[in-house]
Amino acid sequence: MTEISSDVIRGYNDTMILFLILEAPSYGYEISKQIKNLSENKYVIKETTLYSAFSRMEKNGYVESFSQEAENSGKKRTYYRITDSGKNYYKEKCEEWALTKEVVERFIEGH
Amino acid sequence: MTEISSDVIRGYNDTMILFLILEAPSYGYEISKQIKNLSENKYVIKETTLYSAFSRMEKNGYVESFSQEAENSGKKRTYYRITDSGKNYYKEKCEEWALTKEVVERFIEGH
DNA sequence: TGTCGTACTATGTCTGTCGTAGTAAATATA
DNA sequence: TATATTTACTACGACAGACATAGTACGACA
Repeated sequence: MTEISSDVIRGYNDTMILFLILEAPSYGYEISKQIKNLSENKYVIKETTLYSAFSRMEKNGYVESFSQEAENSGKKRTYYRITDSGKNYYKEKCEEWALTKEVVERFIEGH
Repeated sequence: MTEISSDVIRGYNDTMILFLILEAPSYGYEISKQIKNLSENKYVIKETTLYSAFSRMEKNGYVESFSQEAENSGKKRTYYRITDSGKNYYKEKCEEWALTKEVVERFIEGH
């Protein structure tokens, strides 16, 4: 079965991550599991890719991080919250996706 | 208006190029114009990106090059012809596109 | 006690794209 | 006829994002 290579999805890693924190903040490990589940195992983001995306997006002002202890244990996690700027960026990426889809499909057999 | 960034389309440059030589060989300058036209100016491939894609794909056996003079003038052009391996690669990319589309849309608002 | 799952950080490499620049012949324009 | 533009590339170095690899550390479980 065909697998999704990182080169074809690389433009959407940020978008996927932002989508998952639109409603509530989350953290790396959780996000990575959700991407795997939502994609039905078709795409698994690499840890280093994920964490470097977070720090890049924080630098760009799309997310903010804060440290918080897990509910049950006293273990600390780094949570990320989407900013207004991040929400705008996400929306732009959604529009760009629509455009990209339209363009790419003209070069795909059977369209 | 949103523009298509190279990061989101980067996984499909090879696919677009191969699509344009499926029926008959072509050359760099022509391909670049066709991509621009077929995409209705939404995507313009950079010259360096295009030519390096050609040489990479030749190295990988997806295309073969040959030199030929232009019909009217005596000017030489480097034409590229798709190989059987290139056709397979193109087909795989089409399947991968279907999968990618399905996955990405789960992370896009309004889907 | 040791393994597994959780939750990361650090570092260096690789690949594809891009910016810049240059070459050179053919064609269009003045 | 001189000049500008279009055509058709090549060379080179920089950069960003993804990746492999490795390591840390804590908790749960057997």
